[in-house]
Amino acid sequence: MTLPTDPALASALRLSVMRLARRMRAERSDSALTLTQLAALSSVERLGPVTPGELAEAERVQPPSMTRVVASLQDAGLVARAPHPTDGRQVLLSVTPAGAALLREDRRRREAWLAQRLAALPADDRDLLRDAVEVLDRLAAQ
Amino acid sequence: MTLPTDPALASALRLSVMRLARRMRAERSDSALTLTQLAALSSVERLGPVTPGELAEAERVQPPSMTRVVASLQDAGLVARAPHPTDGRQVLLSVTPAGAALLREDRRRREAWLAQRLAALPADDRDLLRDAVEVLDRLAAQ
DNA sequence: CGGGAATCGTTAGCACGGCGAACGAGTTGT
DNA sequence: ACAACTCGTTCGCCGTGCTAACGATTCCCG
Repeated sequence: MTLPTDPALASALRLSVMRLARRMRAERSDSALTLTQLAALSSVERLGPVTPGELAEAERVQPPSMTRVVASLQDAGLVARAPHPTDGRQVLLSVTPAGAALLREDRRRREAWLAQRLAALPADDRDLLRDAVEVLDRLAAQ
Repeated sequence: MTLPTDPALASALRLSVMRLARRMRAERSDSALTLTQLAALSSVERLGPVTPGELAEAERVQPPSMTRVVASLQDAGLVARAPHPTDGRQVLLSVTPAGAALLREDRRRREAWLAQRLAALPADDRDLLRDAVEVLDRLAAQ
């Protein structure tokens, strides 16, 4: 076992995740959207008509942070706002046809940096990462 | 297998890593340094006397980005600069006693957010992450 | 039914940390 | 000796987190 204790694991994992996140953020050049915008757009599609607050919670950011991201997506014509039918304070967000098309195109164009990198790994490592994704999500949850 | 194809894995891993990185960045409150500063300080210690350029390369960041981080560490008295013995353009960075003490303290104080989180996981998941760290590093490398 | 409390989203302002362009000091090569 | 290169820095930009505060709306209770 190369990393015997939990503190060492915490340290190593923290550095690895930060480094990979930074690296991925730098590889966004093939898309018009940043990773943050893309994640938000994807969540809007997945959650159906959704309020900004719910979206912020889903992405685990504070509402003001999400306000700005949503505004950029709306400016780009990728999401639309509608008034809530019964509660005048709330707003409902949904994906426009252009937004849906961009998501399809983004999913289709998957010879992206990370996918290429993954393809270069041994199959065993990919299997390992498939399982690790679940654990990482559990770490980030709550 | 819940994630059969590589594109799906790339997508899931990307989201997970970004989310966890964001989450960890928000949990830095127990330390005086940000994660970026701490990573840079750790690299200065590990690499011995090191030039800013080498340090930027090690952290996979452009030199201007590292200049600012190093300046903050120097302002905090954690790293020191010395002229290069033969090349007047270069600068050599090293950790001060205060910097080394901070690194020791930081490694000792490991009941941090991530370590607590990890301790709450089943042992199997920790073993999985130990292996995954190596793969993540390979993804971020080069 | 009316008014204070709570909720929702936004605005404003701050900090951090990436980036590229440009520049000065120093080195190297012709 | 002088042009070309290298190294680090400065400058300004952008994206993306945060908190505090605020207006609009809704809810609840007296």
